[in-house]
Amino acid sequence: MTANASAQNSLEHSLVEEGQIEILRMAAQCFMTRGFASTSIDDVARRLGSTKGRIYHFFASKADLFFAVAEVGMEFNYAAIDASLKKEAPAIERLRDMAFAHCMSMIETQAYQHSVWQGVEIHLRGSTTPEQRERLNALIESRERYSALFKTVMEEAVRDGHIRYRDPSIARQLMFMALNSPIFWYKPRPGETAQDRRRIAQQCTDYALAGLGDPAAAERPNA
Amino acid sequence: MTANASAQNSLEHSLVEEGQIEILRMAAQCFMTRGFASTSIDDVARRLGSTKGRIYHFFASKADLFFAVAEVGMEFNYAAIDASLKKEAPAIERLRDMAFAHCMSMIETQAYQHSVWQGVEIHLRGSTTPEQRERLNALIESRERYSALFKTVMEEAVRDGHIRYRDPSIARQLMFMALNSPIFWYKPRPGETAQDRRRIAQQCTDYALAGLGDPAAAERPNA
DNA sequence: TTGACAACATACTCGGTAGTATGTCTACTT
DNA sequence: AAGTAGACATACTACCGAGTATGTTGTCAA
Repeated sequence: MTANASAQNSLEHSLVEEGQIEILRMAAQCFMTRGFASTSIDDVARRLGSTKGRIYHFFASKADLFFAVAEVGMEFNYAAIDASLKKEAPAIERLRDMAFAHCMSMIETQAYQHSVWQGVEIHLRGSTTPEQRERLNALIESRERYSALFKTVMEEAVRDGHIRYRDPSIARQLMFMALNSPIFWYKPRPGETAQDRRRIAQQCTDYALAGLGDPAAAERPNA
Repeated sequence: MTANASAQNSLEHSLVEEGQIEILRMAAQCFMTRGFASTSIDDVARRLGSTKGRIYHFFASKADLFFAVAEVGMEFNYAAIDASLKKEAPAIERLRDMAFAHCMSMIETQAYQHSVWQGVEIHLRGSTTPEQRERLNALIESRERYSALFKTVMEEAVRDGHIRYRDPSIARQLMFMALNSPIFWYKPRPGETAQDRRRIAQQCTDYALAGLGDPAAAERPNA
């Protein structure tokens, strides 16, 4: 709730208007808890304490609503890693910071990220209508550009001799899998602090980097 | 196809009869490509080249079919790690073997494992009817007993000083995430050999173990 | 004050899908 | 040869949920 308040606020200054934000937020919750296919528009409306009318007033279709959620999710991610990406520092340090920031984004905007994940899955399966196709392709593209940001930094870190791995594409899959994993198992504890979340993200990041052969990350568990 | 032929055959000697195996196999494919909620019984029937009648003759409901698929998936996993589990060897070696075997199972019975994953997800969400509830709980229990097998070996390996990590439950989540990841991104290449699959599984295993602080795994990428 | 529009709610349609009821054919028993 | 049961196919029902059409209320501009 308060965790992503700042990220949420920055959205209010963006393209999306106030009334729609609550819809997106509740839709994200529904898509996370029941999945896209099993979530009915009435479910979202119920969680909003209103009716379909409100939702269809702003969003053309269920798919439209879903993509809006997922796209906002990707915006969160780009915003999260932005500072680390631009930082003047060795690639390995930038990578660590980006990985950590990404993981924090997974935790603090979990519901949105779940929709992003589902979108990617739907794409991998290939089953969609031609209309949604374009929108979906845009989402995948966004996701791939995002992934490419990591790819660049990873390659640089490899050249610096700080990390190493066999198949680069598999290595990236594994890294993202570790960093994304909180999407699935994270559940906010009552009385949890931002520091607690940072610890979780740090452990995920260390794990992810250790797998890439970063010796510093492998040492971390001692600290 | 030929990849899991042996595992498949062992199933034929088990509880499930021949006619049902083809149904399970096609259902698993459908559940993987379209997801449980979006898969209709007619979809499965179409892939079978038959009609609903055949499916409903053996399975009481769509949920029943789904759970059958998922349960068979778990059977594959137990069978896969069995030998490594019983092996007389240091914990770290057993762990490596189990992780590798598990990962291979993810690759070679991918469709089934996708259903297992979805089952776990549905459970986390909590939305089901009381009847399916029991069946679902049984699946989760099976999955947890399976996970506990790894937990034991991991703890032993920690005592031996071969691996280390902070939060054990998070560490296990991360490990399984890495090992399970082929479920989502693996796609059999034309002309792919068993050796190719073993390489993939090995990279995942090395990544997973390196994250747990296994120095040997971290060195692997050189080989 | 009135009209016009935004922001919803209400009430409906209609297609798809789970599940059922029943028919048909074959194989095997006796 | 007849009867029976398993292994399906066919035909139907009932419901749920996406999308739509239309009504209602508040607000603001002129």
